[in-house]
Amino acid sequence: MESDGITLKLRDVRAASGLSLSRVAEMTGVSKAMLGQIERGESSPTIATLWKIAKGFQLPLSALIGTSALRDPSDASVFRTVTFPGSLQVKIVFPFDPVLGAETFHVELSANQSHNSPAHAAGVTEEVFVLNGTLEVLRDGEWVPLNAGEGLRFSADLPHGYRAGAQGAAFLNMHHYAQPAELANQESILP
Amino acid sequence: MESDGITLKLRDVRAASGLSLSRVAEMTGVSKAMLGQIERGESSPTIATLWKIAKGFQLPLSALIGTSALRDPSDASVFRTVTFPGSLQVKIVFPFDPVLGAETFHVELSANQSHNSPAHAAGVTEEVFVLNGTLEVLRDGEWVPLNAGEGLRFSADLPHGYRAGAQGAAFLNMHHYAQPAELANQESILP
DNA sequence: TTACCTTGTGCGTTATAACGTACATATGAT
DNA sequence: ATCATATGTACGTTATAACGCACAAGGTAA
Repeated sequence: MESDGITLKLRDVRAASGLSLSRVAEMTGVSKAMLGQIERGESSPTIATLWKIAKGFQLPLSALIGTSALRDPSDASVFRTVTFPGSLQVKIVFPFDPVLGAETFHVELSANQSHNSPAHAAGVTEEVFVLNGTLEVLRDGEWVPLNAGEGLRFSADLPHGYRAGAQGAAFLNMHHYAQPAELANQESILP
Repeated sequence: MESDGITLKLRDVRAASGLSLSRVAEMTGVSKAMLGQIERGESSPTIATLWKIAKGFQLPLSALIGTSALRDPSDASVFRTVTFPGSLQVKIVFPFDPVLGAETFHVELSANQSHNSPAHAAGVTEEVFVLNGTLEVLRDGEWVPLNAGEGLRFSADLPHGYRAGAQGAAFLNMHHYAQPAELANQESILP
């Protein structure tokens, strides 16, 4: 009933598409009676039916939910520079651990500098966390902009790349390798 | 009943906060029985109750909905960090991923603030990377000092703790879990 | 040990989401 | 005008979300 703060955009979406309730009922598998009640706020749908609706429209769930707020600035931190000659400045933060299947690097790019990486082995996942500056990550063929304090996780089995903004960028780069199950229960190599 | 494939991250969020079902029930107004059923997928919540939960955690709704991110085309899985309150300031940088068995938090401690953590489950490894300030980490009964740009990796199945220096501290905190095989193959939610 | 508290889960009841069908109005065609 | 088809809403039933309470397992203290 009273869904207090939630604004559902179903009515807008449907109006934009110009489809009738009956038609939407067909393509979503949700009864038109329910669709009507949801539209006029008489019923609060479960996420399951909300998902059916989104799927029917081939929209992400967020397109139906009144997206409340995007999130905040995270202040950048000052990192003590570790100078390193080469095209990139790379420092190993956490060495590769076979039990975890993970390693972490600290990478610095100067202003407008870019770096491309070929596809890694399947099952490799990368995470990027921007420490300061602005960074763009090439993922799935498109450049995703990131600010300090923001992170991006993506599958690394496609070609990908990084390029810094006008004031350069520093970021952490985590690599996760798929863990063969038989490796999972060795004991840790940690101190 | 069948909540088909929707993955809700309530369990992860609650685990990250370290709160009990009863406690979450208090701060959200949702009965702990229902919270439990939602966590183990026995019930598909309405968006109204999902909203109550998100509001209780002071999180955006998207933080609870299974970021269908697994190859949803339009969804660039850029994780804006989401904060939730408590004794310390914690933001989710990379949400828990059952395939990786890893999650990353951004933690801030005010000046001289400390935080102790009980032993986690065996097989959990933590990594700490100091963004700014000075931090001491209690590991194996001794306090290890860390400066900005330094990292520490340790096994979390012993009691451990953090305390900031005079000017406070901010750090990334990665958790690596040993991978239970049954978590790895949840079905896709996509058509 | 005996209490005592807290954890999470199971059970029975109530509230309501979701369904199918029927209804009322609207538009268009004959 | 009547008929026909489509719109969205109202009704009655079923499935299930959500509740409060009670229970069993684990931990702590006296």
